[in-house]
Amino acid sequence: MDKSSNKANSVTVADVARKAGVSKATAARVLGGYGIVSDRVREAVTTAARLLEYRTNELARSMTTGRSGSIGVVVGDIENPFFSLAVRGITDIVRKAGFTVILINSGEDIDTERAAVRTLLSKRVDGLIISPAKDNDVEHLQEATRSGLPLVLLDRGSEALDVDTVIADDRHAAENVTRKLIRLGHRHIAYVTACDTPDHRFHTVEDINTGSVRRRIAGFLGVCAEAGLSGMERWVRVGAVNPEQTRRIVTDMLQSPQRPTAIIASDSMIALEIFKVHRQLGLSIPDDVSLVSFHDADWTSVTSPPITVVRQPVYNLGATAAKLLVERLNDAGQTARKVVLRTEVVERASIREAERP
Amino acid sequence: MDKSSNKANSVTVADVARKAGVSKATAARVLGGYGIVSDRVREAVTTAARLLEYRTNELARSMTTGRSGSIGVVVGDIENPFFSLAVRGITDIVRKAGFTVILINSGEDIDTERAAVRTLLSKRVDGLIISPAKDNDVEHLQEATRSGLPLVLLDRGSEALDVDTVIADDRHAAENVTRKLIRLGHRHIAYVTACDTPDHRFHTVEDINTGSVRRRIAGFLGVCAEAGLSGMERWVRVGAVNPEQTRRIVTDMLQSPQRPTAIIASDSMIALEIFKVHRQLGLSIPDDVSLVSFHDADWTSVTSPPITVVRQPVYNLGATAAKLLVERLNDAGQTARKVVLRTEVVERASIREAERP
DNA sequence: TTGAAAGCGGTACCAT
DNA sequence: ATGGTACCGCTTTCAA
Repeated sequence: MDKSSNKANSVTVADVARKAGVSKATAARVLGGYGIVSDRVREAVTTAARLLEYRTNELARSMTTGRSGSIGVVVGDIENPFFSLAVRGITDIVRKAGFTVILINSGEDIDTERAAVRTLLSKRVDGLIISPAKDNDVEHLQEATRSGLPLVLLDRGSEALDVDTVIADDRHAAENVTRKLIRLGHRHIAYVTACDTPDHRFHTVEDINTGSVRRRIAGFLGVCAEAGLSGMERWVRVGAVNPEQTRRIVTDMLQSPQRPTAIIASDSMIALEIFKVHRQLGLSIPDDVSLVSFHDADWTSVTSPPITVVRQPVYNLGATAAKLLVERLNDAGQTARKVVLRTEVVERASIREAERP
Repeated sequence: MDKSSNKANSVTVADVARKAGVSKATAARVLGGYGIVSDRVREAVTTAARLLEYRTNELARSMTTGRSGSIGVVVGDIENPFFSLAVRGITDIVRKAGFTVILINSGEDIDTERAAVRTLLSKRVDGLIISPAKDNDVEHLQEATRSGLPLVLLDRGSEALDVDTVIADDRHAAENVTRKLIRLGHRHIAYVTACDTPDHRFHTVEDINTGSVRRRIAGFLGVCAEAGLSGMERWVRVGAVNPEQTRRIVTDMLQSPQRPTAIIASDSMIALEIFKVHRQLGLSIPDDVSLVSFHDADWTSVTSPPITVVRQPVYNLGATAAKLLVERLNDAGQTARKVVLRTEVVERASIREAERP
């Protein structure tokens, strides 16, 4: 029961003060770097601290200052290169500002996300960066902001939440690639996303609760309608939550009598599986099916053919979110800022004209 | 609306106690889930807490219990798919055990790593999982363990540190692929790693301070010597720390009069750049140069040709490290365990026989 | 410039 | 079973 050998080791300001022959308050002043202290005392305390191997107990400090020096980050899945890159952006910026990051994966599960926020609130983080799983289910986030905690939404906004938000111009990007595909003669264009619906089928854009993806699908559907293509909803496939599901969905789709001539993948992990399924089925990209993917994952340029992608400023998405948060930490009271970062279509060789029937 | 919607939503046990009409100690018992309380009181306190939106201040709790409920994780670069997958393994396990993860990137820089450990110690993390940048420079780690903090080494061991360690059988893997290459007639085999040396050139295996990589190079060199190949040290290239450097190194190497007929890439990011450089230079894999890579990144199977790789149990590496840590948290005093996880060579199509001169 | 003492929000020991 | 209260380690008045 007594494995508190680490506790025994903890040297406190009182210890340092005693050794330096000053009061606790004075020692605390130099150790904490605040208040006014004479040089002589400062040196005495400093050396005493070094000798004793004193180390500030940030927990105790946080108790009194009310600031924990850490910010909470909740993402869908750190394993997804999109998020790992965004998190890199966050940690880089945030560390420069003197904060640490508590990272939690939500697995895109709303209950896990709620629990994560609760945990983070209990840990008294100074701020929150979240990529919300569902933008219509944000009461836990509202509760967080209501208690005065700075919150920045990453990659996915929410109309219900008037907070700092950093997203990419997903709709615009989707419109771009859809237009391109239609111009090439494609009429059967599928959109595959990890977002899921209760019955695993897509009905309307309102079914999609992930902001970024909803905007993309809206763009896709919008351009289709503009071009006189109707009922394109049936080409939207949801629930590609993992490689296995993705394979199943894509395989089914490609083997059905009505198969798409072009596919838009909502992220690079999906594009990868699409690629694999094609090879397995003996289908050629782009001869049989054209492929465009969101997220310019580093490997997309080395496949055969290299994949045409929507390049999102992923690192910057994270870095910007972090910047907004740090700014707000230094100066609350500004109005919520919504930053939309530009995307860019990188044309490679995975799309071509559809064969005219 | 009411006063509780203040900036700091700090409802304390005292507040709850007052509202429930019990003492602070009693309220604390039910709120903290310890001690014995009557059902009537429990309910009173619970509802009072709900009404007041009480939320435990984990900081305060940590102060008295001495446990923070969070563990520190220091990796080279979360952007590297190897680490992001390992971190996923860590977070999954650790969360189940009720801990959160504070993540810090070292950028493989020893000073940053030191600072990270210092920060983590100040935050009073309950344990540490670290992928040390240099295994001969571990005083900061020693200091951590000396103060009784459980530490688990991830992917890279250190003889100087008698602590729980989880690594892959890198040497064995390197021996395997080297043997395979030699059997195919290769005599000029290059090994490219991100690890760097002061003069950016490789002299002896002792120059390499990253345990996993040193073991691999030792295996590589050992098998070469066994096969009668000497002076293979000149084929080891260090300092491929980022895509740009990697391109430079690989381009130089491939354009030199003595160019390798086979290359072993120390991670998937390096393999990717090697792939790109070959295409740019008009060289064919495997006709001109054979390629083997460590880390079975998901995309390595879809390139043309698909890449032969050493599959490491990356997720498991992280998950196992986390398990060891959690076990030790529950029961210190065991002796240090060294776990070596099996790797496997996945044969694909990026290597072939060397042309006999 | 320095010191004494009152918190911060819990936990835990000791009474009752 | 419940209450009173002394801490935990640091910051922060308020006096001296």
